[in-house]
Amino acid sequence: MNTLSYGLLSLISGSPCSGYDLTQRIQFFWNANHSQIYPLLSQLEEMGLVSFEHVLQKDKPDKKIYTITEAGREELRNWFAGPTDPPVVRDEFALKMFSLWLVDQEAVKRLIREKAGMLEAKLCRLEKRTKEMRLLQKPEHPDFDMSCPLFGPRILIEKSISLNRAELEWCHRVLQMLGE
Amino acid sequence: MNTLSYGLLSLISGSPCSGYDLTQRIQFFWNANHSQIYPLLSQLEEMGLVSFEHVLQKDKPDKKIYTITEAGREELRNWFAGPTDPPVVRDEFALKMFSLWLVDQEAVKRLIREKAGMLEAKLCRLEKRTKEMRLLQKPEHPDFDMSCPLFGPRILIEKSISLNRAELEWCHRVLQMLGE
DNA sequence: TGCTCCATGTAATTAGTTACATGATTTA
DNA sequence: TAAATCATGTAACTAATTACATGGAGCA
Repeated sequence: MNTLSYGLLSLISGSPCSGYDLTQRIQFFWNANHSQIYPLLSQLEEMGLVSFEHVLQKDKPDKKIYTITEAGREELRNWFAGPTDPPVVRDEFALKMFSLWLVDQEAVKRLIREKAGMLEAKLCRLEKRTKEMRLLQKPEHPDFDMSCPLFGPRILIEKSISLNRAELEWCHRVLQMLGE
Repeated sequence: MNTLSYGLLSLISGSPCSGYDLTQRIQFFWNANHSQIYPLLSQLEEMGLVSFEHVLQKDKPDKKIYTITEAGREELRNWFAGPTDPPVVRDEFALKMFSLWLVDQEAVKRLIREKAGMLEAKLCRLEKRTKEMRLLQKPEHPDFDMSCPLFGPRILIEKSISLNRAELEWCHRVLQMLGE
């Protein structure tokens, strides 16, 4: 079983969802296409780590809702305690930084401004998500209650916001160096 | 030609280097193994974007030093002006966050402390690199001179330092929530 | 009329990892 | 004496991307 399989299990553990839901939600932390996810879900089901229920919809295609089993929870606990691979990054923007000195200043500014724009857009989406989460938050669970399935997603979003802000500030610093 | 090929070209543009050097230097921004890099370098050479020189060494294996050609620089300028793919991330640590609520608090603390340790070690390496770069910096190039081949690498390291610090602060905040 | 969203699946291709292969020198 | 560093390459395998395939609803 590969890391993506554990990741899918992990997302399902928080709330039952369809393959389509997973493709949307996992992309922030693990780039994966639906063509990879659907076969893995079938495997997880064959292994008895998840079970699914056909949900018939009118006006929309039918879907399968996957739920974690007790065997799946046990598998997750083992994975959690095991070693964690360092994050894999492939960043074209970073690679472009090495040829800065070959291109004119305007092209560099365009690149950084475009990056800053992306980061701003992402920050907006993240702050929107934060607000949505506050509404979902039940009053019986305090902010620091780890046993709530929303605790993980919440601190992950906070992490993304911090990192995106730091990166945006860096963009502004660089643009200033280039006389903006 | 794929993104990694452009990345290799980009690194070579700053200073001529061997395949081995590239495997060491590119890993911070683009995960790649030597088994991927050596064949791509041969391709770049066949296409006339780089040229190489055999360097015989005593006490060490011989090596090939690759240098960018004018055609290579032209190729880089085109790549630079074109669209930039968003960074690809595959982060096992982030995936583990979704199953926090299933495991005991001690296991969570272990995971976050381990992450914090990794970040601290990386920050040390980055700050060491910053010092090394200051020594390489020639006095005729001011800090904000983009036409110096070291400008790109320098601002990239500054970016990494900012992001790693933000992530480390996040770890401390989470550990505090968990009563550290 | 064409596009996006919803929803699932498979096939073909490309990219990436792990393993195999060699070998001298230095460090723990 | 075992492991790490330097240095390059290929082969086998696994993972990931792109393309193929279907189809109704809602929007511009």
